Amino acid sequence: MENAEIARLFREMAELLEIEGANAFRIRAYRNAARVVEEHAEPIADLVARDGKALQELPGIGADLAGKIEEIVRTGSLRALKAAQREAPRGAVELMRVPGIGPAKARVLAEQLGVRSVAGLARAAKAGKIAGLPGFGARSQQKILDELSARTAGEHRISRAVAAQYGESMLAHLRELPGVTRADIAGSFRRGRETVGDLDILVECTDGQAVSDRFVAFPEVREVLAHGPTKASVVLRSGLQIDLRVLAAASYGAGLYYFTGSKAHNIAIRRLGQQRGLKINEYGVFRGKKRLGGAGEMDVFRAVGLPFIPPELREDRGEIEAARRKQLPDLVTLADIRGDLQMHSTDSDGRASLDEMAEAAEAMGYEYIAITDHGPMLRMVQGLDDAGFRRQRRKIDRLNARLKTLTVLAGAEVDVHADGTLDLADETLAALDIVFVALHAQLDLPPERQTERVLKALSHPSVDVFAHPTGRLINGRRGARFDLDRALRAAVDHGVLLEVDAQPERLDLDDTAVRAAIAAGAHLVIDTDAHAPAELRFMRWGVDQARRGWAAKSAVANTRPLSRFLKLLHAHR
DNA sequence: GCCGTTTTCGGCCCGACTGTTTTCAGTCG
Repeated sequence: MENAEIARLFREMAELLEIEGANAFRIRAYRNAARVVEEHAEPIADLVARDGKALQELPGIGADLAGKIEEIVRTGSLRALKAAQREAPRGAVELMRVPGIGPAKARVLAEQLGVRSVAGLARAAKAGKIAGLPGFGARSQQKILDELSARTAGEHRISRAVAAQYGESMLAHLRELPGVTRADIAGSFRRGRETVGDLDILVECTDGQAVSDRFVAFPEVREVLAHGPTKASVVLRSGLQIDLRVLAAASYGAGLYYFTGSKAHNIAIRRLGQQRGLKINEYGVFRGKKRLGGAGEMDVFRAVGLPFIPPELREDRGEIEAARRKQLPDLVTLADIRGDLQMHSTDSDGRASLDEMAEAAEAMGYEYIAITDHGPMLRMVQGLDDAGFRRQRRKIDRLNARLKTLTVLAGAEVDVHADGTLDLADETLAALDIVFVALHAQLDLPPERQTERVLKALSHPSVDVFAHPTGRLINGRRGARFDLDRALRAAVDHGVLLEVDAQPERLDLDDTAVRAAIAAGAHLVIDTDAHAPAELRFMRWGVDQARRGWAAKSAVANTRPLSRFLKLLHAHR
């Protein structure tokens, strides 16, 4: 039983309760539980098996929800959910997935028109049956038609790297307007999330209408969803939604804080404020009518007696308690990174030569890099064989003699066979400066076999780094399933470092796994897996992901100077 | 449904825009 499946059942329960018109806080309890379960690094099912009381230690899980989790783990389903499904008008939950349709409207559509699906909704709207319903009119019918026709198959959250391009372009567009003194991307993007559903942009300006007008006039805009004097919302041709808020200087910090979220974090902070008799909203911190602050984000933290919490940690995953105890990690930054340890050259599937990659890395100011071309197993990319790595080593030696400030390490990204053995001879591996192992094929082995495969690979004496451990591709494939806890313990025992691969579609390990790795005592490396010089710039995405996993500079091996990095790397050899 | 150095009951974060309404419910973030 996957954590994600438990979360899915709780989310559906929340939706059904909304349609039913249940207590809003009860609904929130289910959504909160879904989030807590989903973000828990180890399988909740293991927790159930180990100790009946452990579930209730999780925040927001009381006796009732703990019982429901046990039921789901034991039986694979939830009776209360089945009952709620019988009660609710059929199809209403599906209708709620359409923007602009919430529980109340979904219920009316399902009950009064018998609409059972999004397809049925489209038919009803085309037939003009919706306009006369209570709460609906001609405009809302047209809006549904527009929404459905604009729908693209397989909608998903878009990658952080792509969102950055649109967002930064919109910021530049808004900053050209006179009177705009500040503009930032807030929301999940600012929290460093690997994908974003939409972008939230904040602008400081005294003339909100002018900002809003310019915002909706952005050339890429396909549709204007809202267009008010302080708030507007558009959809770009790419399908990306961008929301705008305009704030005065005195409120900018409170607004930036508020719209950075996460929602769960904000609620927890506002509750702290409430306990102190304060009201915290996007305009500032207030005691009664009196404004105590709001120009800077620190005004909010000061009001509730906490130090600054970096945006990447604002997920209500224990950061408030850690802040109270002054135990927040000193998060790694892009500037801390001294070397990039995974990249490819034309010797395997890279698009630039070894020399070109090295020169690009030197120009970026790195102290060291590693060239980690593929071994022979990945035939489609024509990897190097044992003799090929010996030849490459001689090329790297000549290159190092020529380079002024950069040291190039000779490495390899070696495939792990299904039985856990490696794809290069032991003598070849022993002669390299740094050895990455990775899973590229047979990612769908049963978890027990996959775990054995991983444990055997990590125990090989020459292995230094476990590259993109799960092999998942965001919006692509789910990645290998294995016992992460055992793999982390093995990595610590054998001194193997865990990679955060900075390719925007990988970002593997993910944030929760990073946090689990650090808790287990493992060290990380953040690297780009670059296949061309331009991809060396991906490092920022890997650093963001590591920060979301609470990675301090000290937890990331490639923040160390070369000599200390090598000492750590080879301590186990 | 959760939670408690104010509480085991009574709270639970807060506000803008839209469209359908004649003062506000629904939706969204």
